[in-house]
Amino acid sequence: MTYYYEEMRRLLFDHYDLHRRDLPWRSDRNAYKTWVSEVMLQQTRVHTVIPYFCRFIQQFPTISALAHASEDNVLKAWEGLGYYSRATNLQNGARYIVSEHQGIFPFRKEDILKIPGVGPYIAAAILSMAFGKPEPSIDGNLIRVISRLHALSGLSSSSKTQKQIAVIASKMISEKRPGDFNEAVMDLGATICTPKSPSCETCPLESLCIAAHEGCPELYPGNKKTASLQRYAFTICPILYGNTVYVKKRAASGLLAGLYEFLMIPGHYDKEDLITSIKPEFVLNDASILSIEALPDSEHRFSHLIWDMKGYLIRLVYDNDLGPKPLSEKNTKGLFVPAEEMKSLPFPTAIRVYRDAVLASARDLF
DNA sequence: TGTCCACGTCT
DNA sequence: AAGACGTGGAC
Repeated sequence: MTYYYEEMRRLLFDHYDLHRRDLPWRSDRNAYKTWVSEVMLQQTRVHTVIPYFCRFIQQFPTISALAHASEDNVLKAWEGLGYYSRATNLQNGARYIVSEHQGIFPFRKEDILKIPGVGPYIAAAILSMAFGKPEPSIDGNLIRVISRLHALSGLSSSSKTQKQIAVIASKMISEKRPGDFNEAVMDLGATICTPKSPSCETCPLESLCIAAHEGCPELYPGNKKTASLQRYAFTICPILYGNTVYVKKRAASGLLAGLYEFLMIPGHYDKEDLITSIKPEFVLNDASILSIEALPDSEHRFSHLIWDMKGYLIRLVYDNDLGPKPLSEKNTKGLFVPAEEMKSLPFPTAIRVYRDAVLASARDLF
């Protein structure tokens, strides 16, 4: 049995040493860069992460730099990457390391696991890659590879299968090259042992793989059911006063936490009844509406719901000369900022089309 | 078009 | 412990 895993590691490393992907976080490695890259790589593909990682490390080169940055700047660097609580957790983690560990990344497993946003997977990745500890990082790739090698038929979400996989992973991990082992499995899962139509003919582990010999590796691991997504209707109302636009920061938790948005009214409205529908939510005070311009309809699909959006660009004039101050939204506070300033604020991809329309429209004023 | 990836972490 | 949490690309 021991020989079986030795043989597996030899085959894996022979292939890895020839075909290893050259990725930005694999050169000049340290715990901080490993941490940042692994957080970005959660639920996100390598191709997407590369430019974000390079910019992020340039902007926040050290734990201390990240800890002392403003939250908006960190979210701005994350804009478009999704799962925004990863960004705030990362910064909270940096602040935690500064206060609890003098800014030095801890090397003990129990200390690493206390860092906000760091769970078993990222802890194992950092321990193995940055500190040379034999901890298997159990991610979707390793689960898929192991499920296929041993033709594990159970659903990968079941606790029994999870325990099986953890036991096998601890036997598979290389004591001598634990970080390379984890990276080799990730490369294998991303390029060869893919979820659909895997390339078994080029796989270094093909000779050991039961699923490949059965001829249907794509059946593993067992699939989970998919729920149908609920749709939510919104009317997106960017409000322009001169070249300033009304924006507000979303709540600190929940969907798109901490990002900026325009006035969003639940439901869909025609141009005609937009005013009356805004009234209950928005106090215009001394302002009058100069014009309402329809913006394109759009749809945005999240992991668990869909936004169905209509949009209107609303231009205001004021009856006095005091400017936009009197305008206030009930219960929440937003602010008017110069339209160009939106470029430095984090916006969700969902409403990017409306932000761009506002920018184009504000530019037309000059 | 719609489905899947996407076990990762937090609540 | 089950559901929340984005996005983009492959097919």
